[in-house]
Amino acid sequence: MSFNDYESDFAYRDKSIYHALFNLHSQNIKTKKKIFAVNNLEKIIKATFKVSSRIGFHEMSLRDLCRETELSMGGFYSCIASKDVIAIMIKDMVKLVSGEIVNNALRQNDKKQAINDIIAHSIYATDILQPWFYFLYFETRSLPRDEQESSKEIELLIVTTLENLLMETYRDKNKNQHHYHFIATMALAMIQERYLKPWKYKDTDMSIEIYVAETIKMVYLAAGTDH
Amino acid sequence: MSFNDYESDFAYRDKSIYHALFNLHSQNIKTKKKIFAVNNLEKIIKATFKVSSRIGFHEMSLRDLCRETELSMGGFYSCIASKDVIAIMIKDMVKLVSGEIVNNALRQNDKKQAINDIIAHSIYATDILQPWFYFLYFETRSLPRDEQESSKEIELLIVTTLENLLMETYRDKNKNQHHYHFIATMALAMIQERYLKPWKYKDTDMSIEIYVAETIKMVYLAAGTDH
DNA sequence: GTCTATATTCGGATAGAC
DNA sequence: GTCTATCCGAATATAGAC
Repeated sequence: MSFNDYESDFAYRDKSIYHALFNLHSQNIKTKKKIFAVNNLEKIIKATFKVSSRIGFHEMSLRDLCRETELSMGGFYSCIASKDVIAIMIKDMVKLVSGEIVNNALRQNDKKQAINDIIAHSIYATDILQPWFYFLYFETRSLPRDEQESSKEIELLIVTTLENLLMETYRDKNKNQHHYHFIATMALAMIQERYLKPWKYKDTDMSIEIYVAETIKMVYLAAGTDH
Repeated sequence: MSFNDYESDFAYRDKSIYHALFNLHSQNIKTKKKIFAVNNLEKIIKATFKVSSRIGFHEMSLRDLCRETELSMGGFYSCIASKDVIAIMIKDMVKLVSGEIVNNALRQNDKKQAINDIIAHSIYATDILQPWFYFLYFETRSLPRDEQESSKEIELLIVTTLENLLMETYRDKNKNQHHYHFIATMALAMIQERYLKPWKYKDTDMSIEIYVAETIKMVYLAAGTDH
């Protein structure tokens, strides 16, 4: 599936992700008027990405945020309960999307296709939602302590799913016990590499499809080789 | 070279790294009495790693730091000019060590050995100095703006050096233009994986030597294969 | 060189008018 | 629902005694 096809079917693009966010987090949003909330949520989240990617979430003051969103402090607090909630909302959104990628991939019977889908769709989705995934990676420590575990589980889910699929597909007594775990780790590292260092890929001619193809090729090369 | 051999020859272990740090940064250290400065530097840096790995550098107040070091605010400032200086010192130390790894590897004639050395010694050194490298990765944004570029150059140096060595060793017209860059990127991702997610490897039976061997194997597997 | 006490700024959050 | 003005605690940094 090409990136363009994936993107046009993707459920969390543009405005729609803020509707999903409102539905997911209505208990943390003071106003129940969806039209106001969604509009302000979009401003707040986008400004958070802009400012915190430069200086970090904690360093970003609410005054910075209000300058960027052109909201007043009152306008901000009438929408969102506290600064912490911004980070929690982003974490929950990323978790939702990641979970759907894994579930959709596992729904089919062909295990190799499931491996391909997890890798390709993860790279596609993290490209479309790059600021969301980037934020969560670097700001996990900004979350309240009881939310931090929830953040680590996201990446653990992808690694263990991949590892299991590889083992089921290639199970081979000649491979040592770490072999498939190492490959799954490498695959995740390559998925993260792209959304964590976007400046490397912005003006490059290495298209996202080539990046996906190289990653998948590397995985099968490693998995299919004697140890 | 085994990890134990590397570690016992390593120039920046234990107390000696704080002596090196004092020499590197004496202009930012108020007192000229080396014995006091080195002792306090060690306390301050270690406490910085402890607190900021949990909550982040900016969130760590100097009161937190002084509680942890058992220094007073006055004691802290009599040693170090400002909070920012802590982060800059760590960055410069990491840059020094990284530069030496690359230079030592390039000093020999055998290019394959140079590739092996860069990968193995990077993984060894980042294990010994894990908190230093971890801190720099996550706190680059906490550095003053003019120091941030300097931080990105560190990882760029390793990728481009590896990429060049791979191209010189394997140059092959059948490989596409991104091939060696992709492999070098993967190698760096695996180096970083280990020091960025230490909890994954603390209680595992995947020894550091196996990790190094798997990474090197993956690199040659990818480099030696037709595209 | 190290301490305590303090100056000063800035942060998150709220009250109350409109 | 949005704004302005304000509270209050916490941050960095310094002054001055010992």
